[in-house]
Amino acid sequence: MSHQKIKNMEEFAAVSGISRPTISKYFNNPDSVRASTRGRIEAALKEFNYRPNIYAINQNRRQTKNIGIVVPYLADPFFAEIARVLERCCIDAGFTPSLFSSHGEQALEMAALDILRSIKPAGVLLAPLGRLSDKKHIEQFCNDIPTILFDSNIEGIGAAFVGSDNFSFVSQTVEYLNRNGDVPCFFEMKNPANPNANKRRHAYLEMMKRLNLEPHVIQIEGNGWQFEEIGFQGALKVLRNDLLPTNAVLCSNDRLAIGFLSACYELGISVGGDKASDIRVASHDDHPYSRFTCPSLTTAAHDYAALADHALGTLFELIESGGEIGKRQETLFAARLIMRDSA
Amino acid sequence: MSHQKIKNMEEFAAVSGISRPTISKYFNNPDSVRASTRGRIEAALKEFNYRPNIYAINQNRRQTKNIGIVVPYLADPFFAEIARVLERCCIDAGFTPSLFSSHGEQALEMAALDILRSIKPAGVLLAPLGRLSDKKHIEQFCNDIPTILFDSNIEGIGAAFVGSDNFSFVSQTVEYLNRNGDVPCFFEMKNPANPNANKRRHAYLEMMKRLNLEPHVIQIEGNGWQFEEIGFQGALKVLRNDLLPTNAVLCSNDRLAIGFLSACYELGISVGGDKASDIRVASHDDHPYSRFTCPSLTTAAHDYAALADHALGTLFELIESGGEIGKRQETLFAARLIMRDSA
DNA sequence: AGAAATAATTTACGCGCGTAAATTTTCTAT
DNA sequence: ATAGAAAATTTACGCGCGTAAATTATTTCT
Repeated sequence: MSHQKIKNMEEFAAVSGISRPTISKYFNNPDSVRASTRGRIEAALKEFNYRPNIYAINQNRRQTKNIGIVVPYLADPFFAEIARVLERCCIDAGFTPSLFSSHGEQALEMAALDILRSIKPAGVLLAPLGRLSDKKHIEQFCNDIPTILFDSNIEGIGAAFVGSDNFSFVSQTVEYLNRNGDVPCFFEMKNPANPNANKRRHAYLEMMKRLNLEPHVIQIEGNGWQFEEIGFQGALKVLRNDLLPTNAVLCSNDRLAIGFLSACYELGISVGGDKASDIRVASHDDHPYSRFTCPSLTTAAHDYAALADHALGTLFELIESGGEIGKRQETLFAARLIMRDSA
Repeated sequence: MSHQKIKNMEEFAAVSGISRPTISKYFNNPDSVRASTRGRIEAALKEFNYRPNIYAINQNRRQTKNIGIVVPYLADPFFAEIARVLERCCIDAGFTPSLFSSHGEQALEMAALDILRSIKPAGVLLAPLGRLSDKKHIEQFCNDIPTILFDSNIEGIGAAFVGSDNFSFVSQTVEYLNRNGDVPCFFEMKNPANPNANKRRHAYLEMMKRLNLEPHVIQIEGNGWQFEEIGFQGALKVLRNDLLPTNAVLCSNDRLAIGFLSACYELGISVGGDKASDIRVASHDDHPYSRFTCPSLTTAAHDYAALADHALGTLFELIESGGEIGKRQETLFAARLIMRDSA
């Protein structure tokens, strides 16, 4: 293979014996040319290993085949996992995903959007930082580029939102904890970055009301995305000062719970669903490590695949319809309770 | 701002009252034009918010300002963290990083390199999969595009290698474990994907020889990148069958150790550096979660910043020298021992 | 076989910018 | 003020491809 170096489509057309416009047509959509010519092109392709210049393509096409994916914090395995699934779906659909992480910083989120603008993506999947996001900036972006928000909603911004049904998450864990022992109290950050946190608190309060139980919300200090550390320090304080109102703790998310469990271990407090244990702990997200905490963590799991599927499906619709999709839809996915040893 | 929409550099030149070639010169390097004209351009830039078309730029420039970053598994927080640091360094240096994860699969690593080829990056930082990599494919890539390998070395491929000094890692943990208690045995995967694993085993054997101690290597089954699960299952088997030759375990990496500790917890085996505990466990990498294991994990830490700095520094040299940098250098960074509760 | 439908070719232009050469303007130093 | 250097302008071409219109070749159907 590769006798000589093919510089451009012109040369490739020459060596393959087919006209350039037809070659161009082939690369846009292989099925748009007759099977026999497709065969000849592909034979030549094997022999000469030519690839069209992506910059020339994108300069001239109305639409690129790029899809932007932005997550707030890639070092969080939850987002790493969802990014992984999204990337694969994009590739399978013939698009080229570009992955960005805001790394928990507003400036970087804006920078990611600016870079995305410059590559003129066909569409964007954006999981905003949340409280730290510059909403005006994001809105501006969404006005110009077909964008779907996921994980973290911003009212009215983006063509659609795909996320999790926080009430489904919390109701299941609350119900489970309540059924098997003491009334759960809710453990969370005082100033959560992510709006899901607020929704989960509300869901907890609502559930406790429905069950006719007294709610207890424990709010700990801390900023940023080092949730394990924040949960750890917060738990130390709470446990040392005996501030736990009940023997069942429902953490807002698994990363806080990881810190919480670590603090329990350090203080010699036994955690578990059995009668012998001091307290029970449960949480939400089914973080990839929640299976390996000590004890393993009872939690509510996301359906990564369903979320990714629906988000990308909606985005493709949006792209194909030219950016108009009608009313902004919000789709929420239910949780699946994962019972492990911590509660 | 933004009176009208500026379509291209021509129009922007018109509204700013400066010729197009000068505008072009400015965007290539703002310092290459006189201060007074720079001021006028930037004033117009504020008013009209024009950005040159990146595809047209990259089609015509000899070099793009893109830098590719490829890691083997982004859901591993170690790689997520190093990617974060590398991305920031790229941006600070005026380059645009493109992040790819091979997700543990050869096909995806090759796909990432193919996409990178198409965006004609000025340089690439590649952490290969290791054993699973298609070395020929990577070598071919490195021949065409200035590439620096990091984390995982492939002999003779790439313009340079930047990684960790595995002997520094292992010697410190072995020495520490040996000093404070029983002789350490080495816990690892039988068929590790990453070449560092082999280097660590050799370092362990070498250290034991130097200390005149009998080495014990425990090799567990398992494939892929689910190291925690592999470590967990392997540890269960080893512990249940009482196959542990000594009371000190040195895990090849933190993710295996996380699984190991989880298994110990499940089996009621106490882990810790104190006399009362059953066994001691240490490991390598200072994984972001190693601080929150139960007990917290004694480990050897990477110097992320130094590694990233040096890797990018070398890449920039390589780029500036036009792809020639002389002899292939391998730079290894030493570890820092982090003493915690597990040993 | 011949007419209609389909596909490929020829020709030509445009996309937005880099860049080179020749020329004119502006700055710097004496 | 004036020569020389430095910077900006004018002009022009090329990058590699998308794409449209008109033409020619090939396939499909009766």
